[in-house]
Amino acid sequence: MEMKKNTAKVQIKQIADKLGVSSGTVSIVLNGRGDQMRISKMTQKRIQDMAKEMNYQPNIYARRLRKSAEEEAPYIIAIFWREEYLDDLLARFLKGLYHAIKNNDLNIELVLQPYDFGNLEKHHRFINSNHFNGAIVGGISNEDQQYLEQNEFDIPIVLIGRSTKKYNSVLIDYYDAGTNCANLFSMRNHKIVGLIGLSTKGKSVQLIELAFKETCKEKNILIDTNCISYCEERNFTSGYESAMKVLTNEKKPTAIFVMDGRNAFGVLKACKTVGLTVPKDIEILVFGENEYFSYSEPTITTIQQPMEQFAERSLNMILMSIKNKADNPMIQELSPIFNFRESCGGFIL
Amino acid sequence: MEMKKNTAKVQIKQIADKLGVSSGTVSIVLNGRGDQMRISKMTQKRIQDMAKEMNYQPNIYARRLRKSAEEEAPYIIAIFWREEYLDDLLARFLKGLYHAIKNNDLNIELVLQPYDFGNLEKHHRFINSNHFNGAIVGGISNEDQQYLEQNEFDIPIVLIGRSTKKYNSVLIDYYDAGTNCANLFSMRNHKIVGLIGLSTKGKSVQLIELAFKETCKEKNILIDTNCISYCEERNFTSGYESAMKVLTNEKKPTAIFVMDGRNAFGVLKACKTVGLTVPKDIEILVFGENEYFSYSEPTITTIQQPMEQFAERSLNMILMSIKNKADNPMIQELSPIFNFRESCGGFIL
DNA sequence: CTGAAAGCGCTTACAG
DNA sequence: CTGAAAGCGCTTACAG
Repeated sequence: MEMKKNTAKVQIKQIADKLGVSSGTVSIVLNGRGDQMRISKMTQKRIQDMAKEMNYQPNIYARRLRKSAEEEAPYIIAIFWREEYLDDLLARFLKGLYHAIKNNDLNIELVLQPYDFGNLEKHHRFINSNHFNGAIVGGISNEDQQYLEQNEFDIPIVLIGRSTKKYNSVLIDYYDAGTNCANLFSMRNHKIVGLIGLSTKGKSVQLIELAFKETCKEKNILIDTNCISYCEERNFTSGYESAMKVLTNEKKPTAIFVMDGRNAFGVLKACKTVGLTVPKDIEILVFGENEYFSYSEPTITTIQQPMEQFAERSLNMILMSIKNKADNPMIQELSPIFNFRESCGGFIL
Repeated sequence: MEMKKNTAKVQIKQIADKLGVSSGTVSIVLNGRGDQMRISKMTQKRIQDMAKEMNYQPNIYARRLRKSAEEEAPYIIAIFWREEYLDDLLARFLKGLYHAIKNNDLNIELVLQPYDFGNLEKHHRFINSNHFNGAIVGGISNEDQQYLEQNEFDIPIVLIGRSTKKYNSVLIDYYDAGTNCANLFSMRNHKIVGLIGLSTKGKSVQLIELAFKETCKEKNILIDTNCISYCEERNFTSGYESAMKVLTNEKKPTAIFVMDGRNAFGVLKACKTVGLTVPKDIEILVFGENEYFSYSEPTITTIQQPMEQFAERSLNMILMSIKNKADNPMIQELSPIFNFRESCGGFIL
């Protein structure tokens, strides 16, 4: 049997050939216009059966192309999103996108493309104008970033939470955020503090961490090496275990900076376990937001990225970039939001 | 100026015509193969400039179609998802889909289509084989369901959490779930119970509520009308307010069934406000799951839908349905999961 | 250095 | 009742 160049998929033409009818007839029948076009019942049946037998699947692209004279083609935007962040972070982002699309009555199709941290390049063949009009990329690792830097893409790309020379980005000033966290601890007179970090982290988390440490040093706040612990995973258990290490250190911290919201409740639990009351004995500050932080006991002080705004701005940026083919990458720096709650008081003025 | 039939969008042909070159040349230059094909720098520049000026956007469908001989077209699956459920419920569902796609090495493109509760029909022109190979629909209202029942669609549709005669569905037995919740309260010897419901609810929530009420009656458990309150919104505040109404009733309930997880912490807070300790004075059972329910104080007993399984099964169903064009709708009934935690003990055997 | 033609898979007037 | 042809927008051999 000879291999024809077309793929394994069955086309209308093949059905038509097998049945000795024209492809127009097949198309009409398969679209339910057989009666209307007065195709004989007999022919209709044969076509239906053959289509089923050959497992015919219409090519959506061909159909959409056919329609593109009547129906304006939407912009197709891919959202490449790190698998671990398929949580309320993504949900808030999607909500932001949906509202922006709806409020501005945009003709956009959102294609969701989760990827594994550090493996963005596995999607290489999709990140181009043969597949999408633009791409939003969230949660990249340093390797992913390197991959992006070292390649050329012919569609606008907006990075969420990463700054690069080459691409558009929407972010907060992570270094500044880290500095502010340390400043907060300084103004609240903490002398020994702890840090619960993440073992797999992107550039932005690294920046916060760096800034936090440097500023602590400047302000004469001690972060003992044993007061630093990195979570393997973004969950309660990992947060708990990391915090236990920090809390059982000789030099007891009076405040802890938790770098991922998903670890926060574990840290709180650890405090309780070793008999420390938050915030009386120890203050907790968390990077990352969750609706439950407003209702826990104690409620949790956070510094958060404005995801809904991120969504709106990144969509805007993609569209502007598509339209102008602007060459210089745009950068939108938004302000992080401090939510002062019970677990850590605010700045002392 | 005459209106041509093609849309406002600019095509390669128009650029070519304006410049007096062929569309092939334009295509080559725009795809960065100008040097390779030894198109004069001059021509390249003119083409680039004109494309920018005319704001040219390639038609993705045409490109994908062009490639479809080399590259197998993916199945395009739309996920119609109720806007209010763009939260961790969707996140868990997407995670499930991603893992199923990855583990089975499927060639599928996921298009996310949020919709407003009760307004699914606004997307009517997209729910067909001109746009997608199949659709997953989550969170429909009764009106949405009616809309679906009363129309014909030529692509397989899987409903999440709804059973109908006409469509595939993946769900749990909601009536049974409601019955079990009431049974649990009965076995734990509650005589007066409360219900915190939802004001905008789909069929499944209605079924749970109905079953819960009926079974309570059967088991001689009183649900005073004043012990029933419906939340306008799925959040803390709404849960708190509804619970306050129920808790200040004359006939004090000793257990409350909360029908949406997003209201749960508000209910807990209300208990605290009126001086009731959970579970000593009052037990709380929640429909809906969240990771924080395992860590709150008290931890919260829930009955949950297995979203990850929902995702996997629905994807499977769509694919089977696409392939077999199976006529009879398939129904996958999965078991809900009871998570017994502190807020309400388990069945007494 | 560039143009004309074929073809991706489909649907829809049009002709008979 | 059905077929042949045109065309959706694009890219790529092929020819010159």
